[in-house]
Amino acid sequence: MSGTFGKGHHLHLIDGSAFIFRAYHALPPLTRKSDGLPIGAVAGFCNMLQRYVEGNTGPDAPTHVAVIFDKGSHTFRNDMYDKYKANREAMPEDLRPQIPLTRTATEAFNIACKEKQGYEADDIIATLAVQARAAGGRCTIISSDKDLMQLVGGGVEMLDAMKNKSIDRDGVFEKFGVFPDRVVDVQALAGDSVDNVPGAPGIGIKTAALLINEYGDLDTLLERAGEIKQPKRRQTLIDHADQIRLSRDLVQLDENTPLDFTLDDLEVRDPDAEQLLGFLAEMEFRTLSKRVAEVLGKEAPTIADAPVPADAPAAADVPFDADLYEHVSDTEALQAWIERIYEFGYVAVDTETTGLDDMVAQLVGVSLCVEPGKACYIPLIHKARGSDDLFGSDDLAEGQIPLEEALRLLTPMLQDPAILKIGQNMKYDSKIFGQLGINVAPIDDTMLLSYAMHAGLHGHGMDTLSERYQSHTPIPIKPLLGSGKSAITFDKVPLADAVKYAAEDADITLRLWQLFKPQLHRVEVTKVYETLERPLVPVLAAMERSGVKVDRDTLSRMSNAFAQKMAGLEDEIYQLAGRKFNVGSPKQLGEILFDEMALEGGKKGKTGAYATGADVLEDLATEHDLPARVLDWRQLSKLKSTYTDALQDHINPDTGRVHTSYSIAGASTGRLASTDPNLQNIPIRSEEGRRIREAFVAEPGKVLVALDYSQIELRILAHIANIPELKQAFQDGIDIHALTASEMFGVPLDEMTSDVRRQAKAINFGVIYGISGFGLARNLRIPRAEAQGFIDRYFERFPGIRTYMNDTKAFAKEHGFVQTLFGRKIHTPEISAKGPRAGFAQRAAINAPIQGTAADVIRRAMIRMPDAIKGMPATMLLQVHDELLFEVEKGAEDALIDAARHVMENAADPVVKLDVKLTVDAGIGSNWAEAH
DNA sequence: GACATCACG
DNA sequence: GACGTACGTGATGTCC
Repeated sequence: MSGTFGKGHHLHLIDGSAFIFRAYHALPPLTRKSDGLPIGAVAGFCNMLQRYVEGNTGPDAPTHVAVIFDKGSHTFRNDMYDKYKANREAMPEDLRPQIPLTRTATEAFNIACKEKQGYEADDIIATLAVQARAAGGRCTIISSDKDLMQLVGGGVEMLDAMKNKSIDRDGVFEKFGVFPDRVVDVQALAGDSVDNVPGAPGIGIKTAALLINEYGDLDTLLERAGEIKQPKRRQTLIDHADQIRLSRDLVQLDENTPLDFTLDDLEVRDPDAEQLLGFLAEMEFRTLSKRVAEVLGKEAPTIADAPVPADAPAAADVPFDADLYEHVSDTEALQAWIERIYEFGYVAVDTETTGLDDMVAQLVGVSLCVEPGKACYIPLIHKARGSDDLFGSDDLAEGQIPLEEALRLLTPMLQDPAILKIGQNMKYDSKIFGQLGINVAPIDDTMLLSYAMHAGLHGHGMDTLSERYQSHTPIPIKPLLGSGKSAITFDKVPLADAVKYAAEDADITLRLWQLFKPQLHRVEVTKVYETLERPLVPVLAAMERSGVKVDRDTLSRMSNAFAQKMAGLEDEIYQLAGRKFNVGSPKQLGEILFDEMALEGGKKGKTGAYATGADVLEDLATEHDLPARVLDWRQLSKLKSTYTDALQDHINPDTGRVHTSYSIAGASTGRLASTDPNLQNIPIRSEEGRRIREAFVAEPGKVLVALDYSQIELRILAHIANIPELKQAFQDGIDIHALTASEMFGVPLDEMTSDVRRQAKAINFGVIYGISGFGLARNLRIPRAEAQGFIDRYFERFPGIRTYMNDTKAFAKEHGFVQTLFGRKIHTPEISAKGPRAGFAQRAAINAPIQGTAADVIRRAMIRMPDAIKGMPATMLLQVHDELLFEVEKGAEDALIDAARHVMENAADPVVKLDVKLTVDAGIGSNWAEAH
């Protein structure tokens, strides 16, 4: 049938996004065999289209059809209400590159494929449905989206393709309690949590329908709201009238979307066999190709097992060949690369810079890779090697695109939400780009993929991963840069060498991604990666960039004071020893103490030297003055060298602040680690050390706020091991160590002595660490038998703890890993080892779920924090395992504490329901010592 | 670069 | 019965 659309015509409108999401969730994360491209959603999408086409026979078959897609995340509704769809979860990364392919698939089926920037698919569907109805034809909307139900009636109906159930006016009434013309009114009142449409608080669909049916329509209802009998309902409608009207505007579909095509353009067309089969072959869909070929009466295309051309071996076997890497030296070549990136939807990116400190390093060049073996390097500011090299030539080497020009071309791609940027340790690269005002997003990180899957098995640096998973040793950087005084920066590396080294990194990264990404699902750590690793990258990058202000004068004064005291102590020590020696040398000290002075208790370690650790010296201190002086000296030496001196060198000259770097994949348990400098071990336990925190200050007009979880690991233990007494104590806010002591020793809480409490505290911590009689004895300095007696009594009183320990060990032995409550896996490869290593592994296995769950909790809090404090004059600066430090303008500290505490205390929700509440203590001060 | 020591949670 | 032992980190200084 042809001619102008009208009576007798039947239009089908397919909700493309619904198809895609159904396909994505219905199928496992399939990848294309030849190159690992994620392809599951496209496969499902094509299957659904094929089943749809096959089902379209008989008198009711459509004469016109189109698949309608959403385009762009920002629509006119966002202008009306900035929170519209604000709580939508981000699109999964392996789905993103598949979106353009679903368009291609639709076209391959020769079905019209329509979308419009700034409009939702629903609006286009509404517009077309209304046009079809006006022309006297029929329209079937293939979707189950309730937002589309307002369109039903007068020849328009909906079809749920999965359930093969059509929905007419009566069906809509069943769902909403009103007919289609009043659906919008009901939705306006009921709201929609999925799309974040506010509606009227406390009113659901049932109540909404009741009200609308009683008053006729929404406007009448709102006008006459005062007549409603139920006081609460009446007040809600009066108070929220504006919000309800806004909600109606949000759910009302735009039936006048400007379109550059007509219904007649949507006429059903037969598929072009060659085009369709070609596409399916390209996607490597074997079964579907066969079926489609059969239906079309054609020969199925052959899809080889190694479908790449004969001159290029299968992806997994592409050898590394640094000679094949491309040196991109002009804009045409760069443009070509960017076009290729857009074809693929993803790219492996690596930056080369002048140094390891991303706060000061300058971008030197960028490497890219989209297919194994095919990578390029774009040098940007490499220096020429001239005769005046000695004096440091500033001339740029030949064969480079001007920096600004290259960035102008690269930036849109780097920021394009449709292009996935893959890196190894992307925090570094995104900070480098961030310096230049480029926000790299979205990202994937091979280091974090490995961490999510392999924590505890091995490190996650690129060299380790490449050797382990590609049997390839990356080109080492050392020979290029040299070492020591003669070391050069990467911009001085000759271009030919630079291309090989830099491009290879991108090549390796891409291959690792293609290997790891599909495994993520199989190992069941997608959630861990997507919710605990990937989103943390920008949060940490921001914290690192913020840094914390450290007052140099304070540190410097303390350094001098420490130096004086140390000199005094050294004199005393030499006197007591009878001669001069290097106090900082444990070896020399041991000889003095145990050989020359012949003190008791000298024990040699495995290297043959006497042990002179603090515990040894403390024991000796009762017999002699020298060990006590050495202990004092050591404390000062530590404070001076590690803190008051070293910290000054870490003050960034541009910002006047100290910028640590967090390793996300360092600790196997999920904890972060802080380096260069380590700001997670700033002294606090000793009074003298604690004063170092006075040098960590807020800017004038601001204060520091510290929030820390109270006893988070013991709370998690109480939950995981299911100890009713401990859970109750936490719920009641009782001192947990006193409670433990009371339970164990039968001392009533109000008669508790500090010594008994101290012992119980040591036991509580011991449990978290995988307690042993020996360890507890040493910690409490009591006989081993007595310590063992404590432990026995503890297990007797809290038998759940022993069960937890035994179950955890058994789980680790069976599976080779243990898990946190959030699903993070920590591998325990040595759990079945022989000898002392087994003991280590067992205790680590017992500790990991507890420490790791606590780490997961604060990660979740950190990830949610930027949104929670948005608009406040506050910055999150540091994380110290169970503490977050903020800098906030004076006057806003209470608001910040409220918001941040709420996020922290509820960070486990909604994934894990803890039996024990989490509580957070807060402190405010002009410096970190005061704030804590 | 290994080892001992000690700062933190 | 002996062996070894609290869990997780990073930075520093000595010594080879």
